[in-house]
Amino acid sequence: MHTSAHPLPTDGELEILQILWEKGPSTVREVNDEMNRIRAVGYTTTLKLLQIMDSKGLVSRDSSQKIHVYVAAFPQEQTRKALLDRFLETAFQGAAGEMVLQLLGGHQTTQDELSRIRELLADRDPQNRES
Amino acid sequence: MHTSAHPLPTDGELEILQILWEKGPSTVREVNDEMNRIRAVGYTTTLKLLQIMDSKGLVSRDSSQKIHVYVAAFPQEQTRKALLDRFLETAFQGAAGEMVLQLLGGHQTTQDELSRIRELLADRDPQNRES
DNA sequence: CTTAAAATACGAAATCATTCGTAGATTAAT
DNA sequence: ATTAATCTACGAATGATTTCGTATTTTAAG
Repeated sequence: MHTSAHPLPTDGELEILQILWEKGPSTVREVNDEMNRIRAVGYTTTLKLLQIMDSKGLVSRDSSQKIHVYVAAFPQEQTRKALLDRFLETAFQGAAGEMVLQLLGGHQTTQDELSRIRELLADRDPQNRES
Repeated sequence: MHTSAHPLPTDGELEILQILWEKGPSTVREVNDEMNRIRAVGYTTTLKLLQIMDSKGLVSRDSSQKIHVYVAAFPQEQTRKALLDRFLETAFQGAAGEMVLQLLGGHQTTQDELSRIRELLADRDPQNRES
């Protein structure tokens, strides 16, 4: 039952989405087993959350069979971007550059990511930049 | 009353911290007035939140006078970093580089921030440093 | 001194997110 | 065909956050 427009997932919902993104379409049992590799969660807890997520439109499910199969309704990147935008506003008041500095200053990045970052920066070089 | 070790601020608490960081030591009245420039909030709501924040150790207050004066207990950068670390884990599963790409891809950064970012990147990979 | 204004303290409602127990239905096994 | 296992549905308890009303205290005004 998809009522309103999809809201952002809560932390608990996001945990489940991570699993669905990684494993693809999954049953409650599969999601719950995966959850329990990280922490103890009751089966009906996972079920309830998936049902709520379905009602919010965060996942869709195939209920044509007895055992329902759930799928993330939105791709990981889109959801991450939406979460990031909100966080950027609330915690950094929109100062994206500050956030990047904080990240690069305190965290590792892969070689591949570094190259891609440099590409983006090159595109922003003051000389070729139209403001 | 400072009981446990300081937790991360909630969203509501963060809103107040932003004001304290910007305006410096402030009374409840001042904080509440500032809040109301953004949205309608009752005076006692702001008061209560500040009291809770004091009990959590997120702010300290001078209660030697009748009118208490509140101050953020931790600097903005430190709090931002802590919030960022948590968000990085929950939303990006620790992939800092992915997050940077997402940020640079979709948001403006100031010229000064861009330069500082380039510096960090150059330090990160000496081979790529421009002479 | 009495009253009004303004501040703090605190209880508690409202909302949301998370968790689980129980009930009922369906399938599989003996 | 009973029984056991497994699934979905759903009510409800719990805890955290946010909000505000009321009571009380303190200061300032008349």
